[in-house]
Parts: sequence; C-alpha cells; structure tokens
Amino acid sequence: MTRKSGDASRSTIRDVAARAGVSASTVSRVLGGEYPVSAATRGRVMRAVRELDYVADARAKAIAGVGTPTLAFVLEDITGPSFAHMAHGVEREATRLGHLCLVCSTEGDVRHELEFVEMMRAQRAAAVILVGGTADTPEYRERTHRMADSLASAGSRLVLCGRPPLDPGAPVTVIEYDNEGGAYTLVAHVLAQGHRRVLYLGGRTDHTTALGREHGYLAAHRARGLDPDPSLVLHGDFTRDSGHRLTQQALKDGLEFSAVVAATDMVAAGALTALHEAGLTVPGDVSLAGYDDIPFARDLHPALTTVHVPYEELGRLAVRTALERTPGAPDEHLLLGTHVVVRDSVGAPPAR
Amino acid sequence: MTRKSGDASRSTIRDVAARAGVSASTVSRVLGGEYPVSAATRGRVMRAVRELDYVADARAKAIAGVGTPTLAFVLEDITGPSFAHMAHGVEREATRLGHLCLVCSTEGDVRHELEFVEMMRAQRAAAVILVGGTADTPEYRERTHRMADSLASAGSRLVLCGRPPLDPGAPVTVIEYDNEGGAYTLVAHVLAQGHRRVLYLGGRTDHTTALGREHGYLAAHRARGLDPDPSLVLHGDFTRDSGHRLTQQALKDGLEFSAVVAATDMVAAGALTALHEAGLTVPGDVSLAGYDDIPFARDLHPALTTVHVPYEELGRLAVRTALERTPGAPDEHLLLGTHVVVRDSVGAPPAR
DNA sequence: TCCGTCATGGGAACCGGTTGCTACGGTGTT
DNA sequence: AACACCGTAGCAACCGGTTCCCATGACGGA
Repeated sequence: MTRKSGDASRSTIRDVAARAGVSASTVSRVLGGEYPVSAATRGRVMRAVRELDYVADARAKAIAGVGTPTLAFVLEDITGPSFAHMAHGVEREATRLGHLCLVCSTEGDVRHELEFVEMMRAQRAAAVILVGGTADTPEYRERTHRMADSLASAGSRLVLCGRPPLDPGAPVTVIEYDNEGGAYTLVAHVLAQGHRRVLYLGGRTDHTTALGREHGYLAAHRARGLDPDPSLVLHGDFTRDSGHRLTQQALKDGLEFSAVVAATDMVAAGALTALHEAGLTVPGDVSLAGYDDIPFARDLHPALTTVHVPYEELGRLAVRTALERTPGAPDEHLLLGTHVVVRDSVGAPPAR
Repeated sequence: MTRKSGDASRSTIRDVAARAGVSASTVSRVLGGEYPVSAATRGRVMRAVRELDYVADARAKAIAGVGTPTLAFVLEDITGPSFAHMAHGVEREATRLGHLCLVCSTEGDVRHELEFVEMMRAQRAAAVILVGGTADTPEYRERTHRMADSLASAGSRLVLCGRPPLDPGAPVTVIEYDNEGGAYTLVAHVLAQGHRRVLYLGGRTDHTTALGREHGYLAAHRARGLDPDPSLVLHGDFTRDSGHRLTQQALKDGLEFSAVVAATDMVAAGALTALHEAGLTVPGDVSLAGYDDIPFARDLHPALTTVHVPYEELGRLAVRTALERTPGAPDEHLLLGTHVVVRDSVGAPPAR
C-alpha cells in the first residue's frame, strides 16, 4: 500500500517540467491534447505528473481562456422542498454539461442578492440563475435590470427561474411556471365539489408566486359567477408554521368555510395539523388542497390534493437555455404548465 | 434613467487605468486598499471604475494569491431534507466567513465523487466537504484516504460530515453525529411503553448511517435483556417509497409487531401511509417512530416521535473546523449528540 | 538657497497556465 | 553531397491581476 508522500505544497506545471526534463510548454501540450509529442517525451511527462500528483490550476486555465466557466445560482433558502428541487435540476444539468455550480442563499435579503451577483460577475460565471419568486416592485425591476445589464456587459447572463420577467429590453432569460393557471384549475376543482366558502392561505401580498396563485383563486370563483368573500383570503408566508397559525386564527375567529386552499404544500401541512387539533376531519368536515406536490404531500393523512409543478425540469431548462443560447439570439421566455394531482383531501362539503 | 451602455466585453484593469490616465498598479492600489493614493487620483480611478462598471476578475486575484478561496461540498442528493439542512448550514457558515460555495451532487455514484474531488482540487478549494453516510468498506477507506492525501498535498483539506472516519493517519476532519446513541434512546423509549415486537425499517445493509441506527436498535433491546427477532429487521433505502413498500410487505407477510421504528422520517412517512391504508390506527394499533426530525414530522398524523439531529449545526461546524484549522494542528473528530423528540406517534401497545 | 525627506505613481516581475512562432536535428529526395 | 522538409521542443508573450522596487516632484528645514 504505497502512498505518495504528501508533497508539502501544490506543484506547478514548471515543477513537472523540471522533473520530466522538458519545458513547461511541452507539459502543457502533453496534457492539453492535440499537439504532436513523441511517445518517449509523453511517457516521461506523464510519469512526472503521476509522481507529483499534479492537477492543473483550473483558475489559471480559466484566465488563459480555456476551461469551462462555472455556473451560479442564487436562491432564498435551500431547505424549502421546491427550491431544493429546482436546485437539483440546475445542478444536474450543469454537471451534465460539464460545468461546476456556485450556490448561495440570500435568506430573503435583497442586499445579499446584490452582493452575490457582484461576486458572480467577478467570478466570470457563465450565467447567474436567480431562483424563486420575489416582490415585484418597480424597484425590483430597476435593480434586476441593472444586474442583467451588468452581467451581460461582462459576457455573462442573468436567468430568472420562477421569478417575474422584467420590462422588455433587459438582457435576461426567463423560465416561469403558471402559478395562476394551476391555482385556477385547483380551485375550480374544489368549487366543482360544491364548496362555496373556500379559505385561501396565501403568502406575502407582494410576492409574485403568492400573488399569481391568489389571482387563480379569484379567477376560478369569478368564472363560476362567484364573488369570494375577501375575509376568506389570509396572508402569511410559505412555512408550515404560517399555515398552522393562520388556520388556528381562522378557526378561533369563527370564520365560516368548508375548504382550505393553501398557497404551498408546506402551508397546507400546517393547516392540516391545525384542523386535526381542532377535532375536524379532512375531508369530512373540511376539504384541503395544497400547491407544489412535494414528495411528502402523499404521506399527509389524508393524502393531499395539490398542483404538480415541474420544479426540477424548471431548473434544468434554466441552465440549458442560458448555456446553449447563441449570443445574438432574442431573449427567451418560457412558461411551463402545471397539473392538478387529485388525492384524498378534497371531498364534498358536509351536508348542513 | 440613464443606463450604462452595455460595453460589449468585460473590461480589464488596464482599460480602467487608461481611462483614468494612470497605470494599472495605481488602479490596483486604489481598489486594493492600504497603499496611499492622492484624493484626486483616487477620484479619477473610481470614476473610471464606475463608468466601465469594472469588477476585478476573482480568478486572476486568486492566482495572484489574494482573495478568499472557495469551499466545496459534495453530497448525494440535495432534495433529501436532512442533506438540504446540512447544505444550508455549510452555505451559511461559508458565506459568513466570506467564502463562496461550490456544490455538486453525486447521485450516489462513487465515480462522480472521485471526479468532483479532482475538480475541486483543480479549483484549489479551501476545503472539500463530503456530506452524508456511505458504505464503509476497505475500498472506501482506501479511496477516501487517497483523496485526503491528494487534497492535503494541494493545500486543501477533506472534511467528512456525517460520514465514517478513516484509519488514523489520514489528514481529514470528521464531524459526525451519534446515530447509534440516538436510535438507542429512541428504541428504549418505545420499549419502555411496553412494546416487545418492534419492526425496524432500515437502509442498505452497508450504509453507515443505516447501520449505526440498526446497532442502536439492537443495543436497546439487549440492554433490556431482550433478544430481537431477526425477521423484524428489514432493509430498503431512505425513501418514503421504501418505507411504504416494506410496511406493506410486512403486513402482507403477517409479521407480528406492535411498533415500527423507521431509519428516517421519510421512511416513517411511507410506513405511516401504508399503516393507514391497512386500516390500522397510530398509535392505537401500532406505534411509529422516525429519525431526523425533519420539519414535516410534526405534520404527519399523528405527529411523529423522532430523533432530532442538528443537521444545520453539523454543516456549520464542518466549515468552521476546516477553515479555522491551523495547518499543523492534530486532526479533529467531533461527535454531536442527538435527542429524542416525543410527539404523538408512540403509545402503549394494544391490550391483547 | 540648497538639501533631505516623504508622499505618490510607474515599470517590471510574478502568480500558473496556454500558444504562436522559431530553431533544431533527422530523414527523404535529386 | 546538398537541399528541402517535417516532426518536435523551447522561447517568449499573453491572460488579468498584485506587489516589490525605484524615480520623481513637492515640501520643509537649516
């Protein structure tokens, strides 16, 4: 079991050259590929490489203009299941295409987002993928437009993944999925069971993902000629605690409803627990639906009816469209569809 | 709303120097910090920097020996909740310490792991963190020992996070948590309720995490003078589908048990659904416990009794110990404790 | 008024690679 | 035997930064 004696410090191409008795250029050419080198020389070089356990410095190669650039993605928090799936898609596709991935989480802080994008620009990342919804304000559009320009001028590219598009003219690739459409279909399904008072557990009022789903909720009502009671639309965030708290509060306030539609499965999970705690059965007393179709949705009891979002596909597409883009091409904007997964948590309202 | 006209290509420090009418060294000094530069010069340089939207190339800085190196972590699959939490801890701590993070997922393929570590070495990463359990074979130890040497000789460092330690002598930092101890306490708790036939839903038989927990299961029995029926120990993987399938099979096979202990919460979730599908109540007919304390555990019905593992802390510690290590110091090996979280899924066995 | 000193900025070498161009030695041709 | 040609390897310049070392000019003191 001979083990290479730990050479104190990383060795350079010149060390290898010296050991093989050739010049650095020759080593580079042996390792690099195409250039003709005699078998004897190649052998000596390869042996020196092995003996020194040499690996060329990827950053030096990058600077010299060879080697694949890295890819960066920025998200709010990797522990959210839907974020994790997007991240997974991004990572897999990047790896498949031979790129390494830089990742950072902003913890929802816009300043961090700006800092990170600046760092990615310094890294000369091939593309920067911003993952997940956000508050869609004029300030957001302005700031993000600047990022896009700034990245574009550095030869990189901004990709918005599950995030609202900017004003036309911004050099940006957008991959979205249909929040409103999914919510519309889901709520239509709930209404079709006969429910008339449907509690909506939404997210922050300025958050695009939350808002899109809320619009779908409203649109589904109006399509049926219904006018939803505004007091049935509650706002929190996308955590299970928010769902839990909001539902407890609604129950305590004596709000009348026969179904709950949550903005995410996480929220639905918290809501379910709150309903159980109040002694209500699902879907006997109250129906419940979520959004995202995270793996756990089917293990809730009852199994959760929800909207499936192709998160992983979203991430993969973000990478592919960004990387395979031809520089002059027009900006792309993809909108992925979703579909409802009917399980056991939605039933007819109780007879009164 | 003036927007900088997208300068076709990234600008270099020499472009900035030319525009400011100074030399590249001066620009470097203005940006770099300490060296005294007159206010007038500084002003001209800063203006040029702003006008060109210049950011120094981080890779060039890295090569020149300044700038913080990046940190790399390698895991099996970011979508697993416990992996995601470790990743989160790693990322947060790295960011706090001013490092960027490279991430890659191996999808459980050892070859990918090797390739990635080689790439990280080429990137001159400050440390490479290998996350999550694995098969602990002689081949694993040999291979990983080689990685550790190889990274050490490149001035980097290997960190094993939630992964079995190597033979002494390998230059490696190990941060583990106590799988056996947690399982021991958990199973002791179950046995204390009066259960005598406890089904164990384990992972792959060579996987250290799965094995540690299995040992805890056995040890808890023996500590009570019990001799667990080997047919009650089942093996699958760490997915909810595995828990679902194994439980269905156990039920179909007519296995007798009054409690189920799953190797992870995901497995427990699948088991719970299978139990419900069979018309069994939890914990009335069968008690159930998991391991990991993922956020969803409390939203299962009944809320899952499980073992809390400080995954995020684990990731943070991995980064901190690796980065704050003084080069000559002895190798560290930390073992974090776990604790049982008692919820509603474990009760007394049914009277017979 | 002359000289020493200090503040400031530039030139050049270096970090670790790649690659265009050139020089050298050996062979095949006439 | 002289010449051209080709295969091979090395020198040097470059990628985009940093930093050591030195030159210059302004200033204050004797």
